[in-house]
Amino acid sequence: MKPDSLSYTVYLEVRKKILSHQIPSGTRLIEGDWARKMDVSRTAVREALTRLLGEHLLVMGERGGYYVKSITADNVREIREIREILEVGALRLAIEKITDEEVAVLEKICDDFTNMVEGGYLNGACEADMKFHESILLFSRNERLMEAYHSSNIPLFHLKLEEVYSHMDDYELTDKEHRRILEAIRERDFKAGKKALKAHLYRGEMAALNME
Amino acid sequence: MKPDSLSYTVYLEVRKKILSHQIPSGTRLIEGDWARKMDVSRTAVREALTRLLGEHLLVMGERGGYYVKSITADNVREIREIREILEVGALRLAIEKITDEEVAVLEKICDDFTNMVEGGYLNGACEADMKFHESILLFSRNERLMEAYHSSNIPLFHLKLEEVYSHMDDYELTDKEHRRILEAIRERDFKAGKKALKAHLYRGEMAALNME
DNA sequence: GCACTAAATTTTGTATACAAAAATACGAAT
DNA sequence: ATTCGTATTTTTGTATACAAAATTTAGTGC
Repeated sequence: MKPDSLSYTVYLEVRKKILSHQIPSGTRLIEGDWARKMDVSRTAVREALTRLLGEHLLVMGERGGYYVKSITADNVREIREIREILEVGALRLAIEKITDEEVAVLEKICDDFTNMVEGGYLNGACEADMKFHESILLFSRNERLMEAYHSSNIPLFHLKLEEVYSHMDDYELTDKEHRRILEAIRERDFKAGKKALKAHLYRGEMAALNME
Repeated sequence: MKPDSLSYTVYLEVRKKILSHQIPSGTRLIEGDWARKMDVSRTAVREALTRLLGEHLLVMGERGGYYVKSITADNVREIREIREILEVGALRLAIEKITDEEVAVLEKICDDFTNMVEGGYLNGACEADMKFHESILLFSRNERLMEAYHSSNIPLFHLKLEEVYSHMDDYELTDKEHRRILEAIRERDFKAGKKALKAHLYRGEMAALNME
């Protein structure tokens, strides 16, 4: 599946739509429909869907058919658990390995978040939020850890939080918490960072659960 | 990809061969060759390979082509890092949630390991070794955590350890270490379990590195 | 109205065809 | 012998065809 292939185009498109909840979870994806919609052969669509199956974004129905994996209330717990495990793990590694330039990158992301919230760019702020967490993974310098993070549908869960940011309070809290984590990283203080990160994730789960 | 489909058959076959190192890492998989070998159409093979791509067992070459993901020396570090993160995380959850029956299952696996080593069934012992670790993941009751474990190619790395078990000492050490972890679980003592598990994994990495 | 069956339709699984791209083999020129 | 270019073969990406399976629709008797 080369980056310039039709299958890859379809793969990216469907993936994006799933991750951004433009396709509701539980939806059945009809190969033919997507082939028509994207004007490619069913073969190309099938290949894209099969890959997404491998990435656990889709599941097979009992009697065949691709369905968007649905998120149950139980999954919120699962995702918080694994998210904490992976992010705290990444934090430990990142604190060992991070350079001053990279700390500056994190700070920049925090600033971007602040500015976008002030400017009313809430989707942008949400992106900066995700980026903050993904950057910590990146700075842990462990390819597999990043893969695990992505293939755990964490980004999916994260985007759902858009809906959570109902009050301006939430944005301000997020901002404060990110900066607390950042400071711990700057000081190479794993214990403080772990504490701040866990509190941050815990609040996120609570916010997500309250709105179900 | 229904369980009775040809694609699924091919998927299972290729997957098994990769995980058991019957196909060396870095090998290019030619669609047509597998189609002939398994007597199915190239379409079915392609579908199987695409799924394995999604599962990160295969990667694409620069100019197309499916290759078995190779394990570099650097990966050994990466895998040990993520393995520790995931297994320690799973251990914490498992200790919270495990039932007495499940503790008994773990004990049975330890006994099986002992018996197979004594009987000279070294491959079987290796399987029991894997099973011990996977069971802890299972008892953590987090589907995504298990998925992350599997999609990090940890089982692949693990099987490579077959080669490591050169001396009978290694088996005895493994046995002792497993039982130490088991005891900690039985006592619901996370700190002791974590310590034993980390030591166990660390020794595993050392053994793996020595033989490169 | 409801349960059940049969027919019609949709959807999937698989094979095949073929052009484009990549890899390989071969030979000439230096 | 090495490098280059060209011809040949292999391999891939995509479309299409078609039978099998699943789903929907329609009709029937109750």
